[in-house]
Amino acid sequence: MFERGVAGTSVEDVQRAAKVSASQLYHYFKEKRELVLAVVDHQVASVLEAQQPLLSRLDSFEALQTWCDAIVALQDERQCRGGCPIGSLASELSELEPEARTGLAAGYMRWEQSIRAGLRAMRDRGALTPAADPERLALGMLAALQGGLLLTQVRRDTGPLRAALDMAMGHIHSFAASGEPG
Amino acid sequence: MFERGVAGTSVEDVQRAAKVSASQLYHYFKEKRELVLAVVDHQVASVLEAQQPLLSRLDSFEALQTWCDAIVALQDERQCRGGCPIGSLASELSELEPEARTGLAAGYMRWEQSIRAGLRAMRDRGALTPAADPERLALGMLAALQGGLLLTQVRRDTGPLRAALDMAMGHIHSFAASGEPG
DNA sequence: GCAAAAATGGAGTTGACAATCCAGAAAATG
DNA sequence: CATTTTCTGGATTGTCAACTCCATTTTTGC
Repeated sequence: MFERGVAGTSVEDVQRAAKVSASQLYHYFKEKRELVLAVVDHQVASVLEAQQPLLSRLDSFEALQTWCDAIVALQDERQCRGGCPIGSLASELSELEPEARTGLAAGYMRWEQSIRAGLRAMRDRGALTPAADPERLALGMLAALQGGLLLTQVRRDTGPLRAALDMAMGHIHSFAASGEPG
Repeated sequence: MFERGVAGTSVEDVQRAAKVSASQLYHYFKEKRELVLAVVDHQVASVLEAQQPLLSRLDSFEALQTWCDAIVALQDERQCRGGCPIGSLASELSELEPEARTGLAAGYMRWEQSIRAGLRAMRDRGALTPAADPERLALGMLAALQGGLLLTQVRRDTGPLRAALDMAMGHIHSFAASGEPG
């Protein structure tokens, strides 16, 4: 569903890939819609888990930069094919499946809060000015990431992603406390 | 197709909406794929045209801010339903229809160049530091816009869009020449 | 005006896909 | 061990959507 879209993936395709019969699938999932909701949950969990090691420690400029670099490197490996698994689902399902939309919103919320936690730690530690708003900074970073991934997917070039992430990093840097680096 | 997605819109739906018969549609478009490509071109042209008045004069901080505010106001009117018409198509079609992808990439390119032209004018005029890179700034702004629209669509709240656009504005501001305001 | 070409309406064909059904196998329960 | 419940395979059904066909109308070129 990530590769061909939700609408472009038939239940039969899923059967083949999972090597199960129709009755089995429909035993565990009432209808395709339910299967899709499970895919949403799975992708959210999967993306957050994969990023967990870096995401849970975004409490320094260095860690943030390492995280950004890892994302760019990943898209490079993939030759810029496919954007963000969550973003793709979000775009396809938001207006079509209310339940999927809320699930994806919750996923983004968790993602944002991971980033926010790191930024708050930096602010509390004094690395960031008290004026820095962790929520808005995290939202900006996440938006830059999502938009950068989309443009990068369309252009088949990591340039936009790098520009967007650098911008977000620069923005956070602009709240760096003068005395304390890192 | 903007409301229900490309896959969720049948040729019959288009027939009804356009009040034409099947043979007529298939006379002008060989297959649904061709119709979709026409929709891509149309949406790109439509979005750029709608923004033309503001977009063609993005050569001051004030103009940029007015443009951003207009975008937020528009999403507000729409109650955050539906993201960017170009972005939605991009996400759905990029991996599925190579020709659509290139068309969308070209559309983004034109969009970015409009922004870039304004920024370059600002730099040439001395409002921005010579160090400001109009291309990267424009890319960052566009990514923030796209990501902000996506998050806003999923959350049904303009907060993320505002955070993203404010971030991009702040980033451009950080290249403001010290003497010259605006 | 008239023939050729383009455009149109609408029924019809085909294929794909979501969802069902039932018969049989395995597991759980007592 | 018997019986009830859960699970599984595979064929089937019904619907819907992409696309085709052909008869008829309108437009074009001379």
